[in-house]
Amino acid sequence: MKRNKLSQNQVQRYPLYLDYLRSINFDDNTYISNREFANVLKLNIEVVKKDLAAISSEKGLPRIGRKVSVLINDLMKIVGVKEELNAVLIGAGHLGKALLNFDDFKKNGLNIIAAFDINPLLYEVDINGINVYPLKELKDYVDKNNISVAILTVPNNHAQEVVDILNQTKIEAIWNFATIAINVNPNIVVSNMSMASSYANLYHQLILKRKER
Amino acid sequence: MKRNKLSQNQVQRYPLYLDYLRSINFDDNTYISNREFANVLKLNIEVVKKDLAAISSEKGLPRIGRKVSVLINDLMKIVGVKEELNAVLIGAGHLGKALLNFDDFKKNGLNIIAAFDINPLLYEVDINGINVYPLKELKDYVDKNNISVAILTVPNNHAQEVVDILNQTKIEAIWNFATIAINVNPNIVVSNMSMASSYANLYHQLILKRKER
DNA sequence: TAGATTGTTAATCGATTAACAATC
DNA sequence: TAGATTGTTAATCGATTAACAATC
Repeated sequence: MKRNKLSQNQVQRYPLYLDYLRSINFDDNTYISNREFANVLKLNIEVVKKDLAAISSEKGLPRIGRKVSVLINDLMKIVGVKEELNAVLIGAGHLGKALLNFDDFKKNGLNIIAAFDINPLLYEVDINGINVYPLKELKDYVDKNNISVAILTVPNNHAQEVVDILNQTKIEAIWNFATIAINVNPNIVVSNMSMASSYANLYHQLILKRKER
Repeated sequence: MKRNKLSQNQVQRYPLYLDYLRSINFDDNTYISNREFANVLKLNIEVVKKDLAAISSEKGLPRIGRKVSVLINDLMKIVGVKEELNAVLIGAGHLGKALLNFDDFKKNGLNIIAAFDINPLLYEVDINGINVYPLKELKDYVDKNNISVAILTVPNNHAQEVVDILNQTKIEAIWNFATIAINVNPNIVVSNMSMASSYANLYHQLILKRKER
């Protein structure tokens, strides 16, 4: 496996390859070519070549392609399925609840073991087997339970105060669903998942398309 | 307002500027400089300059900056707040339900007026005031109700069959929450919102950070 | 006027695309 | 062997960063 560093775009494409492979039937002698990926995922074949060469443990075979079973394994490593991380979710509102019910995370190696909120009504019942605790217990919980990831699903105007707490913990990464820039310790990794940004992108493309006519 | 075309990254940053301006107090004589944005949003100042110059209806004033009230208006145009679009949501599972309850969309100009699902149990009750209809009514509904956007929150393995229906309608854009490449008519715009890709990105950064030590 | 900030032009960097050699 | 596909190197394109002129 070559170890040039991967671009963000690249990293975000790997789940697409993996999801496609998981959707097809294959056995130990099934191979797949770059071209097939390019066709089905609507990617430039050069992109596919570079993407897969960068993370494959075995070279592709000329005229044949790559062994599906090996490739799946390589992709799972990159995407994080192979290594389970413990996570907490902060903000058990509608979006937070949806994520707590989203069992796909476990399949991807992300193990949500607790949630936090300021609303006491939520402390009574668990959500999909996950308990909700008071926000003030967050710091202790993270440090004592080997938590790597915090999923941030609080309203924009409360995001920073939660981050201030997380900055005092040993958390490694924050998955930020708020549409706001947060001030995070440099040793903590942030990945943003902003609906507002995604919608802005959709809207902008739509307007361009309308102007084509 | 200059009309060079905007890059995707650029477009996705505009909601950040807007959200920041909405979070501060200002009156008609409040101005903001590129540098302030750069500091608070943790962006390179050159990026801010280009971003704002590209969409501003008035030039910024040397030594002073841009008028906040004008800038907000310009940003709202770009981000789509100024123009309401009708949307339907397909797939009223956990994620779909969360989005139906996510009132922020309306604030951003996206007006979800109906949902669709194959589960008959959902047809009885509305979700946050939005009715759920059988999937087979989707095509008719879209064409008759001036729907511009379809929000796709079905499982990966059902995404394409829904898209096949949408391809036969006058829909303008699909907001795809599935982690899978979909086959869409060329006149339909697609914006992907993949948790799997975002998580892959987070995981990858986290691993890099661990290796630094 | 001096100085801070904008706007614009140029330089750098990185990613994407194209071309071609290597290989089974 | 011929041909398809991989892997690698080179060329292009675009975005980011830097430098500087314009302006209030």
